[in-house]
Amino acid sequence: MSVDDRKLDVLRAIVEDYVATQEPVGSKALVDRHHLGVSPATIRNDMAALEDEGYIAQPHTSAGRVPTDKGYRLFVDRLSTVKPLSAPERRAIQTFLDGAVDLDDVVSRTVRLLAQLTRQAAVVQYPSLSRSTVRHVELVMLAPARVLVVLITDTGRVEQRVVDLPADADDALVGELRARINALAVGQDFASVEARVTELTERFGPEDRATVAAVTATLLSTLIERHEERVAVAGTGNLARYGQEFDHELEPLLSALEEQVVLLRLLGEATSPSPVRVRIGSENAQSGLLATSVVTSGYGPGELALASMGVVGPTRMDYPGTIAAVGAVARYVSKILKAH
Amino acid sequence: MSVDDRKLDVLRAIVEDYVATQEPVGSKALVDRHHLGVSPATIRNDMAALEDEGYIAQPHTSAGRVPTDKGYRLFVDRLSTVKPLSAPERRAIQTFLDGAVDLDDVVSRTVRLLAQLTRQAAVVQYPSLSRSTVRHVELVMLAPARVLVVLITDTGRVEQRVVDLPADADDALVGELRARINALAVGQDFASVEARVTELTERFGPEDRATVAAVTATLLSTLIERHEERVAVAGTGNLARYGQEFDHELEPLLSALEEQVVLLRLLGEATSPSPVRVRIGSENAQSGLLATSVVTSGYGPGELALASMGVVGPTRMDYPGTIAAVGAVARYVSKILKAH
DNA sequence: TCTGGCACTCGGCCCTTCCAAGTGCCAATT
DNA sequence: AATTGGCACTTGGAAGGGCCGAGTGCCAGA
Repeated sequence: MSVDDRKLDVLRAIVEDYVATQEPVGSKALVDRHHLGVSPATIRNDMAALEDEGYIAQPHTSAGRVPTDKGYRLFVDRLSTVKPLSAPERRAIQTFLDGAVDLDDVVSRTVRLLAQLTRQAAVVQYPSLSRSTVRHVELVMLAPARVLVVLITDTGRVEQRVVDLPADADDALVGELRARINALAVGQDFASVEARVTELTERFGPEDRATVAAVTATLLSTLIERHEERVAVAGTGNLARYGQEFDHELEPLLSALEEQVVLLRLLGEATSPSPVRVRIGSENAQSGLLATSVVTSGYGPGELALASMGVVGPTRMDYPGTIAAVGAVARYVSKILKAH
Repeated sequence: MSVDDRKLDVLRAIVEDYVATQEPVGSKALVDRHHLGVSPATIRNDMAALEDEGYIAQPHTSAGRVPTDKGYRLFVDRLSTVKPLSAPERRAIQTFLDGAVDLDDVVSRTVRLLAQLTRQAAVVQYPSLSRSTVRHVELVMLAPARVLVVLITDTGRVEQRVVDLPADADDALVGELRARINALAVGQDFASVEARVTELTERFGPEDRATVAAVTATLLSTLIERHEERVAVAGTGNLARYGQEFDHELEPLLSALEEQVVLLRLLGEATSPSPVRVRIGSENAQSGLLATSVVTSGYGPGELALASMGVVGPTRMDYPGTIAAVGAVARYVSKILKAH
C-alpha cells in the first residue's frame, strides 16, 4: 500500500470517527479504532501532511484533527462507499409512500420520510410547473364580474386564481373562452401555451376583448410565475437535536429554512434525476448555511427532473447514509410519479 | 391604596420586569424601577404573601422572584392594560396584507406578519372547510376512467381529488353528474350537502351507479375530512433567538410545530372572532409546550370564526403586546375576508 | 402597618491548579 | 526512505476554593 493510499485511509478514518463521535480525533484513537497497521507517530506525519494540504485542521494546538470542508469534499467524491439502505429502511420507504393519495400527499409524505430517515431537516420541492404540460383549464364564474381560473397539469397539480373582470360576463362568453383555451392549450407544455394563448384575444369581438385579456393574462401569470413554486419542509427539530454545536447559528438557519427563495436556491436547478448532489459548508455561499451541508437529488417521472428534494444538516453528517437515503427516496418517488 | 391593590401592583411590576430583563427580580430592583412609594422591606412582605398564594416563585433561595404560570394568568386576566399598536405597526399590517392576491396568499402573509410583529412563532389555520358553503363543484375527465373532482368554496378555497372510476365513463355522464351535483350542492353548507348528495346515486341508471357512487364518495370525503385542515407556520427561528433558556426543550417544540394535529389542537376550537385567548405554560398540557404560552384569536368574515390564528412563545412573553398584535391582525384579516 | 437593620444563604465569578490528550520533532531502527 | 519510540511542550477543560453581591427572612422600633 503506497503512502498516498494510506493518507487517504487516514482521512477516511478521521471523517468517519469525527462524524461518529463529534470530537476531534487524535492519532492514538485512530490506530486503536481502525487497524491501520502502523504506529501513531506515522499517522501523525500523515496528518501533518493532510493538514498542509488543507483537508483537516485542528481547532487548537494540542487537540485532535477535524475535517475541513475540503476534506469532506474529498471524502464524498472519492472515499465514501455507497451504504445500501437497511431492509427496514427500504420497507419504511415503500409503506410510507405507497399510502399517498395525491400529489400533495406524496410531497408531504416524502418530506417527513426524508427527515425521519436522515434525522435531519428535509426539503422537497413541489413538481415544477414549468416542465409540466396542461391537462385542462377550467373557468368557473363566481360572480358576474369574477371568474375562477383553474389550471390542471399532467402531474395532477391544480393551481387556481381569481380574476376580477373589467366588465360583467355571461356564461356563453365564459363557455366559449373555456373551449378555445382548452383547444389550444391541452397537451402543450407551458412555453407553447404562452406562445399560443396571446393571440387568442383577437378572435373575440371588440366588446369582449378586455374580458378575454384579463383571463388570459391571469392564466399566463400562473404559468410563468415560478416563484410560486412551493417547498415543503420537515424535521427542523432534528437540527436542534444535532446539538448546541450550532449555537447561535441555529436561528439564521431556521429562518433560512422558512424562506422559499433560499430553499429553492438551495435545491438548485433540477437537472436529471439520477445523481445525488452534495454541497458542503462554505460551498453553499449562503449566509446562514456555512456550517451546513445540503444533499439533493432531482426527481420526476421521466428522464428530466421535475423538481428537487434534499436534506440539510451539519457538515459533520453521515454522508454515505444520507446520500443513500436521498437517492433511494428520490428514485422511489419518481417511480410513483411515473405510475400515475 | 389598600394592601391588596399594592400586592397586585407588585405582581404586575414583577411580571413586567421579568419579561423585560429575563432575570429574577428582587425587592430592591422593584422599588428602584417602579415608584411604589414604599421600602424594599414592605415589598418583601408582599412578595412572601404572593409566593404563598402561588403567584411567584424563587428559583433558589437568595434569588429574586419569577412569576409562575398562575401569576401570568392573573396578570393577563386582571392586570395588563391593552397596549395599542404603534402607528408603524398598524401601517405594516395594512401594507403587508393589502397586497394579498388570494386566500392562500392572505394566510401566508398573515403568518409571516404575525411572526415578525411578535418576534415569536406564528401559526395560522386555513379557513376551515366545515363552516363554508359550496360555491361550485367541477368534474374534469382526465382519462376514460379517471375524474378530477374540484370543490370550490365561498371562501375561495379550492380542494381537488382524483377519482379512479370502476368503469369507463363518457362526457355525457360526467356532464350530467356535474349538473346534478351543482344543482343540489351550490350555496349549501357542508352538512346539507352531505345529506342531499347521498340520495343522488338512485337517480342514475343501474349501469352508472357504481361510477356515480365513486364520485360522490370522494366529494363527501373531501367535505368531511377535517384533518385536511392545513396550517401555516412561520418564525420558528425566533424561538431559537429567544435564547438558550429553552435549551433541550427546543427540539420537541420544533417537532410539535411541524405536526398538524398538535397545531390544530393548539389553536383550539375557533368560536367567535373577538376575544383573544391566552393559554399559559402548563395550561397547554402538551408535552413539548409546557414552557410556552399560546395566544390565539379566531377570525373570519362573519360573526362566527372560520379559523384561528395565533402565536407561540415562551411563557415569559410580552403579553399585552402579543395580545394586541394577534387581535389587530385577526381583525384586519377578517375585514379582508369580508370584502372578498 | 411600615421601616431599617442585621444575620444568613447561595449561585455565579474568578483564580489557580492539575491532568490528559495530543502534537511536533528527533534520533534510532529496519 | 520510511517507520518508530521517546520526549518535551502546549493547552483546553475539569476540579477545587474563595470571594462577593444580591437577595431573603425576621425582628424590633416607629
